[in-house]
Amino acid sequence: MSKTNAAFMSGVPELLLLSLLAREEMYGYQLVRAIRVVSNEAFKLAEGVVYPVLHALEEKQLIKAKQRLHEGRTRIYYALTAKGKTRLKELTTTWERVSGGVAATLNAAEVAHV
Amino acid sequence: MSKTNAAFMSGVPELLLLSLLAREEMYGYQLVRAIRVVSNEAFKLAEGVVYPVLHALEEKQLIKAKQRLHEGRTRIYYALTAKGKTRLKELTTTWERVSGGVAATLNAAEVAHV
DNA sequence: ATTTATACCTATTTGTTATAGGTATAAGCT
DNA sequence: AGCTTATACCTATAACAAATAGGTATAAAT
Repeated sequence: MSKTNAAFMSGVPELLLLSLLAREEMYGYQLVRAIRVVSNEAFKLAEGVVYPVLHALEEKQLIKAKQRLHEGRTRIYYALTAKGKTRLKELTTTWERVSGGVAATLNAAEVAHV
Repeated sequence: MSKTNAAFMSGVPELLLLSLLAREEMYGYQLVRAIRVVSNEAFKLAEGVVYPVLHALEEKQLIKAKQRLHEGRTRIYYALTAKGKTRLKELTTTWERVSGGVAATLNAAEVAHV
């Protein structure tokens, strides 16, 4: 019931970041664009969302940062740790349980309506 | 990252309640059990979750309460309003966008990994 | 010289879920 | 008669994460 109607988003930024970083290491600004593209524009997470989550993930040692220079500009690349992989599996399982449960409930409601 | 690891739940209680009440009017205690059953045990929302959401939905006039007596016991039945139906459609659409976006991202990550 | 794109960042607001209590009646058990 | 379980409702507080709205600085493009 936020103004911008951002329901169903809890845990999603974390899941998206971990799953993208499971592919290859990436930096924050790149992740912001990748999320938009890979999700088919379903998600447009602003930098103000992505960076704090990255910092939290790093603090929990789910990802690890490596600073690199690219054309005179600093980029901070993040890579998944072993701990991060475990967490990604957990989150994926939870996601499947939740989305399965919602689907089951919505279908039940639909069936009852026909 | 709550202790109980309840990710992906934002907006879910509201969606579940509205979609169950779209079937037929129900009372709080009944909804608590129905959510457990219909979701195939995916969700076990406690009464302390369900009742406050019902009150919030009522205040927003998405559902309407009718008190009834059943074997000497008071039950408060809730029914979806027209406004509630609209909200349910909105929420369902949002849910589909989010779950579709997550699926797309998870698949992309998986494909890249093979 | 100015704007746009890149690349990073934080503080604050918001509000919802979950927990942990609590009350009261009816029914079932010993 | 006394105790426990099931039914049926409730609230206060904690906890936390997402979104907004800012902000800085360099490189490239106009």
